[in-house]
Amino acid sequence: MKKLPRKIITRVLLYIRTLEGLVKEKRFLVSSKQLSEITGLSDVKIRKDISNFKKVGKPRIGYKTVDLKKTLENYLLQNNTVHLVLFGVGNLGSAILQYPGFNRDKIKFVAAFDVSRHKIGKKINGVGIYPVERAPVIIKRCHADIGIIAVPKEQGQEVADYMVLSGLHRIVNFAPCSISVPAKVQVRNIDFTIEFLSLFCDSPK
Amino acid sequence: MKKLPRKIITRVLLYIRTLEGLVKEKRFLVSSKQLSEITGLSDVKIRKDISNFKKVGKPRIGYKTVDLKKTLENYLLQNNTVHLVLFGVGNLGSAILQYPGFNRDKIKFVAAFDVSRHKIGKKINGVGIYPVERAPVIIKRCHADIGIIAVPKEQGQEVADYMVLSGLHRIVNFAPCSISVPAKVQVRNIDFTIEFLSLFCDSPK
DNA sequence: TAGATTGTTAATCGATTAACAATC
DNA sequence: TAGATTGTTAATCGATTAACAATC
Repeated sequence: MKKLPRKIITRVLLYIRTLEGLVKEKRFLVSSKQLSEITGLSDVKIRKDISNFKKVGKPRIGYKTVDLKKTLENYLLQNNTVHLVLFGVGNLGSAILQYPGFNRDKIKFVAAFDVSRHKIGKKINGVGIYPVERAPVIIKRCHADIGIIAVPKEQGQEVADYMVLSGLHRIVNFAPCSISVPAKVQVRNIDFTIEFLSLFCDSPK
Repeated sequence: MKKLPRKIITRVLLYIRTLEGLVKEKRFLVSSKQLSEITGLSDVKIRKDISNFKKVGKPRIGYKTVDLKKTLENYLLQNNTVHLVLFGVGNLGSAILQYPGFNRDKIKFVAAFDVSRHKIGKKINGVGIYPVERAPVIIKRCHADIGIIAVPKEQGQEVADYMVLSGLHRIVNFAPCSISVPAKVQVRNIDFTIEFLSLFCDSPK
């Protein structure tokens, strides 16, 4: 099956999250129309996205929530567990370690790194905090997939370089700075300020 | 001037953030090529985005950092200050209140709301924490522009309803749940789990 | 002047939506 | 059967990129 663009992947993950909720409510069936009402996306788009996978819906009936969830998860996540490491255990870093996302069994923080003597050796939400120097070894040993930057922006580039050196090639950057990395490394930037301002500018009074 | 799509607005905010850094370093000039190297976006795209505003570059020379920053800010933010309110002062909420973004003078948290007796009355980063019941009055009095949801997902919809009722029509939702709001209300959802997983799925091993 | 860089128009590419046949 | 809903093809829309003239 062909590789899907990130945009579609992101929506499919939203469907999975939604289905998880519906399954928990013991809903057995759902139509693309109903998914559309919940998610705010158009029903055609939802059907189109889903049709990238095997035929799983029944005309007139809709989709079985459990089956659809399983189909989407199988394709996207297979049997993988995603291993995360965090750099920077400040306010935001701590919050990320405690974020109550869905699919908890598919995602696992394997370590957090910081420079502060007071934090090293402690645990947050079961995740150990280690000195930054131990990152390369721990990242390799635990097969970490994604590194998260939650350090002050002044250290953003330095930490990014260190992450790449340690073997990571996927980075989520919460520091409000641009980081430059080799082409093979994928970066997703999340700047809260830009999120707030763009929402404001997009719909002015 | 025509209204710009959100995608372009978001990039322009990134240019502003970048220019802020360059100005701080006392860089007077910058070319679209150089901005491209910093931001990772193509230089043509950058020039096209900038050309939505008045002509401000000089062929062969590039852009004056100070002038370009001012031009972009004037168009996007004018003289506005964006007033934010936060719902939910847990780990993530606290971190958001302390997020060190750019353009500090253009963004201001006017209040935070929580239900916990222990938190109400305190301040975080200078922002007072109030009981949720006071939200409608405070939101009106302070002309809050954007409401941020940082409560547990079980309360997401309830809080969203209350925000709309209180007069907010722009919401940034950090809770991992879908919220349904009237059409006039703009919502931006940020689900960390989806961000992590989409990066993983987009570039599998 | 020559050459680098901006700004813009035209071409391409990808994503969304419209239309509709298939089907339960 | 009739009607609702899926899955798909074709049409539209918007965003990116290519090409290039303008200009300092």
